Amino acid sequence: MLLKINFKSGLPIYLQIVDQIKAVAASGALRPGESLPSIRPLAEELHVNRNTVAKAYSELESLGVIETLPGRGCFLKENHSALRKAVRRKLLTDEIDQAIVQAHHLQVSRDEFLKLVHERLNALDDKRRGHEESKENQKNQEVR
Amino acid sequence: MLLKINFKSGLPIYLQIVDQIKAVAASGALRPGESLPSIRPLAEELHVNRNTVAKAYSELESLGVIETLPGRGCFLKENHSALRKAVRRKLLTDEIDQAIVQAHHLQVSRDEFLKLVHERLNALDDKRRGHEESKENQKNQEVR
Amino acid sequence: MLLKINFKSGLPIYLQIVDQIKAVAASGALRPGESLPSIRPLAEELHVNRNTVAKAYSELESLGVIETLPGRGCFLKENHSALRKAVRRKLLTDEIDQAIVQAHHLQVSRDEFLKLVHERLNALDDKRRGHEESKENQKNQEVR
Amino acid sequence: MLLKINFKSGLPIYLQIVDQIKAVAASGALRPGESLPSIRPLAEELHVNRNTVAKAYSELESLGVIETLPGRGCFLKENHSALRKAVRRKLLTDEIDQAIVQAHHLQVSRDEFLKLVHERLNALDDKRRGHEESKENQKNQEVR
DNA sequence: GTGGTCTAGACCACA
DNA sequence: GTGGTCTAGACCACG
Repeated sequence: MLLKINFKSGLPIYLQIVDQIKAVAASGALRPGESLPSIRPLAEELHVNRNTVAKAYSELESLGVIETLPGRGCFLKENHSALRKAVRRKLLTDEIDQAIVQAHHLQVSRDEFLKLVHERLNALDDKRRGHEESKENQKNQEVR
Repeated sequence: MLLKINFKSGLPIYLQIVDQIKAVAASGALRPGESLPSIRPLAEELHVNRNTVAKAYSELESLGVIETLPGRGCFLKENHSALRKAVRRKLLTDEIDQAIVQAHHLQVSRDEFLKLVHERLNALDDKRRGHEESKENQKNQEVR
Repeated sequence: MLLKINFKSGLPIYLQIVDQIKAVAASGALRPGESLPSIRPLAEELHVNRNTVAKAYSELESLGVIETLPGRGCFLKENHSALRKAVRRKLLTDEIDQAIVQAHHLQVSRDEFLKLVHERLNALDDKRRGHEESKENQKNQEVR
Repeated sequence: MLLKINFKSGLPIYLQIVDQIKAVAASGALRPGESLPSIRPLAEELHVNRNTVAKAYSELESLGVIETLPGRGCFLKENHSALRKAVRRKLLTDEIDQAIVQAHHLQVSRDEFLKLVHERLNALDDKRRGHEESKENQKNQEVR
């Protein structure tokens, strides 16, 4: 798994890890039941303290995204996102508003903005399909 | 100027203010020499402590983006080239991607997502018009 | 309030603080509604990091012993110890067992042990009464 | 030897073992040259990992309290003066005070507390007798 | 000034 | 090797 930390963004490192792992899970690049990188090696790879990764994982666990078995490792859960519908909608609305405000600040028109949204939806969809295919290929190779 | 604070994003509030004002300045929506909202009303509008807004402005001043004239207010400084279109587009794309990933994670379908985007565009448009009207009213009151 | 930390005991510092404040509260030396020492000065007095004291206070809050009002301070709660009876009994049993095992290890006989228990009950009772009297005196002095 | 671990006390388990074995040695209940329980059964009895008991023994060895003869077991070393009576009494008093303070905090009355003390004395006596009997049985089996 | 959070290093328990 | 905890320093939001 390839994560990228921006040390200057001001967004806490542990939240950057949380967001990116949520994204990886959402995109299908990591399947339910699969194991996440262990805390210590990941911390080393990201040039970050062990505890920072641990905090990200603990946050993900309390969000119901992963499951952690002490002494064994951390694993992606099956039924994540058991949040109530209203709460989920609020979370998403906040993200959308932020993008719209950014567009407004940058003087991007409503039409340009919508065009860009469709473009990104397609781009990210393609990426997700790519992941699924590569997993299929792995499976097929193992079968042979 | 329409600013939006996300209290749960983890990004320090004063940095959210800094970023958004930088974006407004970068886009050319605010011209050099024009005045920024003063601290007390802005703090009230954003439901944030005055110290926090003051910290954002002081940060912007030390970055050379604005200039504070004690007793008179804060003004956008001269030397600010608007960002190139590609860079602005990248900033916006990042925000959009984040919203899309959140939607995936929350298992919101593409159609629901687009519906929500339109909804928010309208909602925020209304809000902005509300602001402008109230400003108009203020002006009219001052005129009397 | 006078607290004493043993840096070599192996018992986490924050728990030593928790235990001693519980003892102070239990003994009547601190009354419900009264304020505890602020985190920063207490940390300095004990030669301990601010966070260590903060962790102790946060533990005490989650135990329902104190109440913390951000920006104002920490205060002893009225109805602390709302633990279920079975849980309380278990906690106490553990403490008693520890004392009995210590007596056994030190080859103190059952009768000697019981004599010592009565002695300490009386000693600590006297101490508590002392606190209450000194508070009464304070009140009376204020009244005059 | 009867050891009791308190898993919630915050004191590291290996230190609880160290302290209690030091107490047994200090009281003279275990004589120089006598053997300590071996690691594996003790770990099982205490519901603790073998590594943890091993760490306690290794700590005791480096303190010079015991001696490990690989393949043969662990033995109490010679040079150990029993503690003076006053010191032993102080150690015990501390434990008793802690239990009394806990009782105060949990709003357990003096009579309830004393009742509980007697109850635990009997309970732990029974347990110890149980241990001794099972040892007797083992001996008898060995004799056969 | 108040309490709260993020990052980091060292140590603990366990497989 | 795994994850978890305690202590500490620096920064944040708020009154």
